[in-house]
This record gives sequence, C-alpha cells and structure tokens, in this order.
Amino acid sequence: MESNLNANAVVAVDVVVFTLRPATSIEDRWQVLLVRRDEPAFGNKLALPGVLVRAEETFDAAARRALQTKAGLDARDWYLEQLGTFGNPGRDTRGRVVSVAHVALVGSDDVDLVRGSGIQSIDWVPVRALPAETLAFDHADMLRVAINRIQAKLRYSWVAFQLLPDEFTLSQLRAVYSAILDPSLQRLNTSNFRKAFSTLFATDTLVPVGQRATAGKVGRPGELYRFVGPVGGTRTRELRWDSAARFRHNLAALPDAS
Amino acid sequence: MESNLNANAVVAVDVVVFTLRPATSIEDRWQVLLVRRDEPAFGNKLALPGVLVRAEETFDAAARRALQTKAGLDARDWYLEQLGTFGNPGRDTRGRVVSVAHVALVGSDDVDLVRGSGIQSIDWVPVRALPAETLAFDHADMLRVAINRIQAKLRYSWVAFQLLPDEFTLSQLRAVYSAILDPSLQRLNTSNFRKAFSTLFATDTLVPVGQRATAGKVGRPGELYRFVGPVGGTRTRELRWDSAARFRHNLAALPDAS
DNA sequence: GCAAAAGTGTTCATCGTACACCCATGG
DNA sequence: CCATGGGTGTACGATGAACACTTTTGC
Repeated sequence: MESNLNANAVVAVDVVVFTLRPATSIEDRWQVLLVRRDEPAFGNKLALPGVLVRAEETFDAAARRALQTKAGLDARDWYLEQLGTFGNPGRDTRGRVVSVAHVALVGSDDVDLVRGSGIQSIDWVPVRALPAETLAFDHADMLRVAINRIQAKLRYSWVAFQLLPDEFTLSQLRAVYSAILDPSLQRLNTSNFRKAFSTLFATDTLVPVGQRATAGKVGRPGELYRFVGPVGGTRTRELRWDSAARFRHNLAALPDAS
Repeated sequence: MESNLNANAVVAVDVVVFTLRPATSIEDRWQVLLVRRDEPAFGNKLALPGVLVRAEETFDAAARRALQTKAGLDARDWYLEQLGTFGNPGRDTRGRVVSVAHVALVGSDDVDLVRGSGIQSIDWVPVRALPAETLAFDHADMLRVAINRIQAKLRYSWVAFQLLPDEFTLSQLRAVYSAILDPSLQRLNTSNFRKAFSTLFATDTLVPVGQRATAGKVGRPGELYRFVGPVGGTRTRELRWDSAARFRHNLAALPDAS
C-alpha cells in the first residue's frame, strides 16, 4: 500500500533573510528581505519570500528555491536554519496552510535582487524601520521570532561571521554586533572587543591575513582577518554585552550637559 | 473563493515528554515517554506519542490531545514548546507526512499512564538507557534535538522548575540539574549551588514556604520552596557548570587510591 | 601637526570556586 | 553520639570593564 493517509494541509516555507548593508545610521544597516505581493490573497502587502513545498523536496531546498525564484538570489551556500512552524487555523484565508519559517544570513556581497514571479517589488528594508502590522499573514510574528533568534544567537555563537565577506576587519565585525545588538557597542573600547574573541585568536580560528584593508576616509586601516571555524560553533561563555553595561557606557560617553 | 490551494501533505504532531522519576542511579531518573506501536507502519517499534492535526486545531492543542488519547495524561497545564518540524520526503512510508515535534515537561506527580488506542504498550524510559536506533520514523532525531534543547535551556532559563512539584527542596532542584546535565553536580557544594539562584532569592521569586520537608532516610530535612516566577524567564548569566569544572571536582572528591 | 581609527598593556571591581564551619535528623 | 545531609559565611583566583598609551592613516 502506498498511502492510507489523506493530505490534510498545504505546507509552505517562508524565509527571513538578514544582511548588513550601508546605511546612514548604524542601526539601519541591519536589513531584511521583503517582497510586495501581487496576488489575490493579501495582495499589495509586504511579505516574506516563500514557496509551497514540492512533493519530493526538503524544507531546506524549498527555502533556497524561494530565494532563487522570488529574488534571483543564489542561496546555495548561505547559512540557513529552521526557525519554527506557523500553522494556526485561519492564518491564511485560502485554507489550512502550514508554513515552516526559516532564517538565512548572507554577507553584503551577493545581494543583488531580481524580481521574481507573483511579485510587485522586492526590497531590503531596515529591520528597525518596520511597522510590523503592515506584513501579510502572520509574517510579523515570524519576523519577531527571527529577530529574537538572531540576537540571541549572536551572543552565544559565531553566526556573526555569516554576515561578513571572507576577509574582514575587526571594525566590520564590530559593526555586525552594533547593528544587531546595540549601536552603542560602536563606541566600545577596541581592547575589550578583541578580548571577546581571544579564544578564537588562540585556537587559530580567527587568523590575520597579513594585510591591511584599503584605507577608509580617515584613521589607520584595520588588519584583515579570516574566520576558519565551524559554522555551528558556539562560544564557551556567553557575551556579557548587556543593556546595563551599555547604559553605563553611554552615560560616560555623553558630552557634559552643563 | 474559499480555497484555491490543494493540500499537499499530512501534518502531524509528536511530543517528547520529559519527567524525573525515582530510579536507582541519578542519571536514570531523567525519563521520556515512549509508546510501542500497534499499527502496520513501523508496527512493534518504540515511538513518540503523536496524532494527526485536525482541521481547526492548533499544534499546541493537538500535542496535548496526543498525550490525552495515547497516554491518558491531562497535559492542559504542562510546559509545552515547539521543538522543530521534521518533513524529509521518505521519513514516513505512507506518503508525505510532516511532523511538528514538541517538548513537554512535567513534575513527577501526574504521570500515571493509561494505554490509549493503536498502542501495544506505553512506558517511561530512562533517556540515557536508550538505543536510539530502535525508534520508529525519525523519532530518534527528534529525541536527540529535544535532549539538546532541554540541556541548553536548563543552563540559561528556569525550566528546571517545570520538572518539580509546587513545593520542593533545594535537593530536589539539584537533582533536576544532576539528572539532566551531570550526575557529579550531586556532590557539588550546597553553598555554591544556592548562589546560582541568589537573584531568585533576592527578587522573591524563589520563596521559602516556611516549612521543612518530611524527613528522609537520614540527615536534616530541607526547607521547602516555591517558585513564583514567569515560566519563560531566563537567567541573567548562564550557568557555568561546564565539564571542566565538574571534572576537577570529581578528582578532588575521589577517595585516595593509594 | 592633528584628528580619527587601530592596536597593546595594565588596573580594579566583580564573580565563581573552594573551603571551613554550624545545624538538624535517624539510628 | 555519630553519620549524613542541609545551611551559612569567608578567602582566593579568574574574568571582564575601564583606562592609559602607542601606532598608522588622511588632511
């Protein structure tokens, strides 16, 4: 017997793609990929890119295909993990649709968009400049969970490197943490920032390329580094860059008001 | 139009229920609920309890219903969270079945089992005494993920209290950490164990009932406590009970071999 | 030379581990 | 009274935040 079970739902995948892109303020550099739908259901609304899962397709493959067909992005090598599954009855007006949400991370290379089918427009949108209620379906919930997941993961794992090119400076690395966790980290001491990665230096997981970055607008160009560790690796101790510490630092860094 | 989408999969839920029960060795006290199937597909194999999701049912409701119908357990108030969704093509021989796995925690009260339908037998099985390859479907994968999730969560959140009755002693609390993380914690100093919960004492989240436990076999009975904090609360600093520290303690605690 | 950013070393408070000691119970 | 487990306080080493200082670039 091939099948004594009747299909009872539609299974789809949606993908929350995060990247860091140039922006005027550091907190606006953290951006997410959104499409504007051009279909009857939730037409003209912003949504996460997604597709229905094919018969013989894994969720992972479906998620990467969604990015290919909707945005013209080659996500074959990107960091991708399952976020959670959203299946409340009534989340889609067309029937029982269950969506397996994913999070993807990509460095600021490889992010040239090509508009796909069933879509009016496609854009990178700063995560913090997002009125959550404008998203279609329950995609605002997905985005919220994704934001929390990545912020948490930044503290106890090495995913930050997934948002950088192969070779990068410590300033760029710091920019990742600043943009996603807290802008005031940007003004944190270099010495203490380095120490947060001392184990990586000691184990030759974060190795200097032996070359300087091409000089920026001002100041000494930073050393280039390369991360050769496992993608899924975790920190031995969690980062302590909590709000309390940052608040204190802010006060100290503020110009005297008197 | 009501539906222009055709169902393409079967959606089910499976539940990994953890509890702590009396056992000879402390590490065998951590147990998981397993059923022995009595159906054509994967008959006679151990599996996690699960059901198909109904048309107008949330995953959460389906998971709790699975425990009710398969094991006669009233899981309405239990801690329950989504673990992840398993949907590789071919994981079920009967067609494309997508299973949303959950983790549930329950104190050692309320764990009297009643065998449900489609099931040969039902039992609590020590987590560490489990030959993973004997489980049906990809339930071994689910269990592995669940084990990791709970071990991690024990370190950065307060879920441990979900495995205890309303009133408990610090010894019982320690037993949770010992059974799930490492047996050698059992021999850790009481003073340091208490300090791991000092913030809870300070914020009146872990309050003494003002009563002693009924005396055990030997030794001074412990003070009874009650946890009144939020279920989803997290620690401000992660527990540092890592293998290195525990290893050192073991060496020190061993009787001299000479 | 000066401002700005990168990089190095040191000081000091805080936290966690170890340890010493007292209390309450059963046998 | 003694073995066993519960409970309290303290000392010391490790960790991380704050700070002082040097190096390298553009203007």
